[in-house]
Amino acid sequence: MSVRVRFAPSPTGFLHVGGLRTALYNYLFARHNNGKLILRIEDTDRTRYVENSVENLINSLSWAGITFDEGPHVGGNYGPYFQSQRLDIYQKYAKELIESNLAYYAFDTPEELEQARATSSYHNFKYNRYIMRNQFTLKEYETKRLIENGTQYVIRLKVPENYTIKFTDIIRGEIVVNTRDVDDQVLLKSDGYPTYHLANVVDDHLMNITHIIRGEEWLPSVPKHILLYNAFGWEIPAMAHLPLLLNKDKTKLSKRQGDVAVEDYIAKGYFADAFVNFIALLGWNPTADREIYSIEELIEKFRLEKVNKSGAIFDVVKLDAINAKYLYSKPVAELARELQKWLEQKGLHHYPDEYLAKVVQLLRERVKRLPEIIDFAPYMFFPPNDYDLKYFEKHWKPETAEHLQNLLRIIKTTNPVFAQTFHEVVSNYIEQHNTKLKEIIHPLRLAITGVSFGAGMFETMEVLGAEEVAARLEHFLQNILPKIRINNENNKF
RNA sequence: GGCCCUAUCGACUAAUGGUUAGGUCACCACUCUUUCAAGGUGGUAGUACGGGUUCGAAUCCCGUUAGGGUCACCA
Repeated sequence: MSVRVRFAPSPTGFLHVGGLRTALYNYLFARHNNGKLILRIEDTDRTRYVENSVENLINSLSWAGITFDEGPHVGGNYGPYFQSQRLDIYQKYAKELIESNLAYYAFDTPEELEQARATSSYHNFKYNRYIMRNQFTLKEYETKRLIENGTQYVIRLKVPENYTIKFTDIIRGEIVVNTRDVDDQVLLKSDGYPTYHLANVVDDHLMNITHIIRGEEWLPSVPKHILLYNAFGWEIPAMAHLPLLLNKDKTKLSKRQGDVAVEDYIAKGYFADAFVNFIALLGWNPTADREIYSIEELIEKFRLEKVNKSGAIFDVVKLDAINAKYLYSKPVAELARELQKWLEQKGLHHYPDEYLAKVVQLLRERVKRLPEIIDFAPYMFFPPNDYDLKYFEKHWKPETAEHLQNLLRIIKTTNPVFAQTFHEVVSNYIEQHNTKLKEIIHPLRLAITGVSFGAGMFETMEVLGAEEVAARLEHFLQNILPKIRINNENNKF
């Protein structure tokens, strides 16, 4: 039988990075086995539905390169792929369960349930079918009449009272649970919608899902699902419960401690392939001798049995390191085009591709993310507004202004083009004037970039061009320097 | 609290009974140097604890501890 797996998010917001990891492992497993990957939208809670979230989900997934063989956006033979469009199916199966005496009607109101919870020991509530209002405590004609009168009801699973359930998880091995710890789960809600448990089991069966790969938080409800499969007489798919993604303090990854939406990382300028690479390594490792893997390699090497059992901390530092490696190895032309988009987002326009390519080449090894270049070296895109005063104090000497003045004149007349020619100009100058490179290069950097850090100074000058370099030097000497001097007289300098 | 899951350097992980417990990120030092990085070289650092089983245990079993998940007409 060919492999069919699914990613089944609920449309309650944005794609969580944990969700992306689940989707990714499903994707890797499907592709590795030449199987199919299905997207199914579990929108059975009308109160939590968020507008546009399906679109968002699909956007984030496709950004990551995760493609589906079936789903609401691509079609398929097992649709509809929105659970909200399959209500009649779930209702039919719920009724079937009632008829075979494996489920029952219950008429308790939310208030009654709340009260029952309040009176039972706080954390230990379990639905007691012999006390509450349902088919066990009502006469048959009473049940009938309540339904005929249109009284709201739910359908609950009749869980056997003392029965041991065993199942095997591909990642965790055999797990044993006694049904005395399993609640009579609501299968069909009073609004006619199914709960996750019913819809999930029914759809996984109807859609021929062979392997269920999902987060560990579902592990405790597997016994309910086993009971359902058995009740229907269906074959149980293979199951793999993935370890959770964690915060730094080892709690379940949450909004409070950082970004959890995939789109946050898109907005920060992480590369899709780098992000996927990083996410894939949270809970699994193909060879352990390195950290950079192409998606093809991930697909080729993926083994569900090799997935770890314990949760993995989502560490942005590692993400940054991986992203930086991708940044360093991607074609410069491609990066230049992308940088253009980031600049435009900030209202900066009209930089030739060749110019941006040079900027990228010069600065990419100094940052972790592509758009970070703009913040790291704004002077590549417009003249500096501020000048680092500490840097000035450290390197400025009484004779410095004269040196820069002279160099400005030389640059204007010789018009150097390459880093090497800029270098020669300065070298010749320091030789003639009996000074040192150090004495010149830092003031030059300050006047041209305003800051104390950056790429090689001569390379930077090459990219900016002699004309721009001269203009900045001139501006600094004429307009900025006098102000700094006035300010410093009060201080001591 | 009940039930379930988990436990290797700070982090991600490798080693599925025999290794000086390996790699990557981070960190530290040195180097390179024109600042900041990157690179190169080296280094610190781990099998939670206690019992078993075994010639031999990170690995198998039991217990303890710690962490997590879950206990809705949410998914």
